Amino acid sequence: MSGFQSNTSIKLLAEKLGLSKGTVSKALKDSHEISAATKAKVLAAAQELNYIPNHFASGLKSRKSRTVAVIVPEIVDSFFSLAIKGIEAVTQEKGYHINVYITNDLRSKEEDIIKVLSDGRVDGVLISVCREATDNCHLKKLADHGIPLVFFDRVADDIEAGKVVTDDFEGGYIAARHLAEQGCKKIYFLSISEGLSILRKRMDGFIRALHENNIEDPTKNVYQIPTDKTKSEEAIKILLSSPHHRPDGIVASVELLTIPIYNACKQQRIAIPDQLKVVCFSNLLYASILSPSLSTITQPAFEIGQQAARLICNSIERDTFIKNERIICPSKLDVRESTSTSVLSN
Amino acid sequence: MSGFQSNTSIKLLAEKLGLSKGTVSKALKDSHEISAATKAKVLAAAQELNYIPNHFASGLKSRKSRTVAVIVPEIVDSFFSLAIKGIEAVTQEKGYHINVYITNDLRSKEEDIIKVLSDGRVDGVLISVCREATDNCHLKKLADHGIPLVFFDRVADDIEAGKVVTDDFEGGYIAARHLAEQGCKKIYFLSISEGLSILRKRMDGFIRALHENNIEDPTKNVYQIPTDKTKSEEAIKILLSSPHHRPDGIVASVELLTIPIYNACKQQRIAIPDQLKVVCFSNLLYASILSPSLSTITQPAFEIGQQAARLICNSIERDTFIKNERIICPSKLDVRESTSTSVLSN
DNA sequence: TTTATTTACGAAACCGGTTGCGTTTATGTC
DNA sequence: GACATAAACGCAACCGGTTTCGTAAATAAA
Repeated sequence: MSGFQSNTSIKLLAEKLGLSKGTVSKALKDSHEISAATKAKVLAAAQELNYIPNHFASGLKSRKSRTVAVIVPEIVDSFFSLAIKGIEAVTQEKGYHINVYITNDLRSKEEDIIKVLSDGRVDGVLISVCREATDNCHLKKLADHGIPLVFFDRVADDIEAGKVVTDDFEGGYIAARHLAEQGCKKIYFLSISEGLSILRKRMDGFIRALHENNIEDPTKNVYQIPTDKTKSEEAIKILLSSPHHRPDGIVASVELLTIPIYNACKQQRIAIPDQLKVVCFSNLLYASILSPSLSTITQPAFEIGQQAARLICNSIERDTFIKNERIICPSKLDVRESTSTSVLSN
Repeated sequence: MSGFQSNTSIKLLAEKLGLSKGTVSKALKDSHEISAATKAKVLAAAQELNYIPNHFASGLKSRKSRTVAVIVPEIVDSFFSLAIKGIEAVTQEKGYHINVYITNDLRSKEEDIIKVLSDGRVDGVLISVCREATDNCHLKKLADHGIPLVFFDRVADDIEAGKVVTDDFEGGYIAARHLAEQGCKKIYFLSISEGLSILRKRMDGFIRALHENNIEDPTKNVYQIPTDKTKSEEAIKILLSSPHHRPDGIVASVELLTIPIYNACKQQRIAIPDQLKVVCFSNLLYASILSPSLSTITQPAFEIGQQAARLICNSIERDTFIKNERIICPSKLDVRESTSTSVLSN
């Protein structure tokens, strides 16, 4: 198989047509210095022989790959898969390709991935950073190689780049206020990381809402939950079974916490929403058919992906770095059974 | 920004070291014709100047990109996102990259994508084909360009390539038999395409099980449901409200049908599992916290992705085509509330 | 008709790494 | 000391497009 190559090169076209490589190349690019007659001949031959310009050869000179890297902590997740779908929709339309990388929220993998992206393989990088907070110097190095960077959702605040996020403070605020309005008195915020800026912002919004509802020292109501499947359920059970701190409302800062919360309640025989109201930052399609259906702060994940893709493509095409452009796509509260004051039949 | 390039080339290294390009190149590849002393110097300089070999230049000669294309109909889907995660886990470990493309189940997009993959950008293609059944000649062309192909899950039977699937016949059979064992008499199979071979096989298994349970002409129990959100719900409602054909058991051939089925039942006030038992081909993480929790035929999606990735990487590295290797990863039935004879408290 | 200008194309360098071959110097053999 | 061999490196072609520059022919202007 190795010897078999049906790939027609410019050289081959030139020989068949009795022209030089340069002339054929220019004709294919519709250069003004080639006559219409020659162009027609070249086009016809290219069509017939199914000529496809070699990606490496064109990239070598142009230094463009028409490819962007997409780095995410996870892909089996409504938010991230929707965001990637949004990114892909835009890039496909613009004739770009995407390289997808999954970090599994491991900083070491993120670094490894970034490291190999400086070989010219990608023209830009879209990233949602992993949980562990650090200096982010691996990301700064991208700039040294002239590779534009756009964060989506999980941004690194200390780096100058494009950022596409949702109004996280507002989301946290609205979620907590909603619970308060539904009569909750002991509202807790479940986080999975102190380092992730979007979670801090959601938490800040949460705290603000609690302040406004005259709850003293709301920071005590913030809990860090491990992300490990069994550990997270364990941690939530402990919270739910605490004698006099037992919450009657929970704001879950990430979708991942939904299953452990539901499982913990099931096992502890805590009725949602009667004994505990739950609202979750989530894009879950299935939120509406959970039992009870889940109230969510729904992020515009697809749009975030689209905006991030547009931003990076523009940066690449204009060949200009992004100073600190920030696009904010508002989230919205979808009220469902899990936060209702009486169980709805609907 | 354009002028700024910190990228160190072999030429630069050669100049700094007073060596020729060739010598530096050979030293970096640990060639036997270079002395240990020189190799050490070159390595040190490369390290210091952060030399990264240019992707285009190396690809131009080697004709290898260490990249595979992954083409899926959808990504906001438990099966496909898990499969991609499996693929990525393997490729990342082996030092490969993946280009992800989403067809939205549109044949035209699939063709467009395949077309541009012949430029050397990818060394191989992993694909789960779209619903519309056709001649698949666009896929055959890949072979002409020497690009190996591996199908996962949704295969094209008429093409000789690697195939990684689950035991679809068995899955359909087990699902239907399970419903029969739970006392269902009018069991229906909901499909979304007649062209997709995996759905035909699931259907065949379904029919076999019904035959064994002495149901006459089981093909009448197969329904094609549109995939459009509102239309699918409409179609299911019609099925559920038919006077004397009203089903008491449903095998849903794809995850996508879960929400419309649950919604239709909710609206028609049909109780699952008391009046209707439902089992779905699905990898949904949230199956266990649906109301009622959903019995599923669970595919080993992550493993399917891994196997497919291994197959294509081997094919690339051995530089040999895949005749018709077929890997079958067995699915399993996860029994939950939606097919139980009495609602469980658990 | 002569000169200036445009048109249309060829020749060759270039992008950056790879590789076969030639050449020099050192080492080994008789 | 003459010659064969090997070790270590330089040179240049090559991969397949792109692009600059040069030039011959055709056309226009003088």
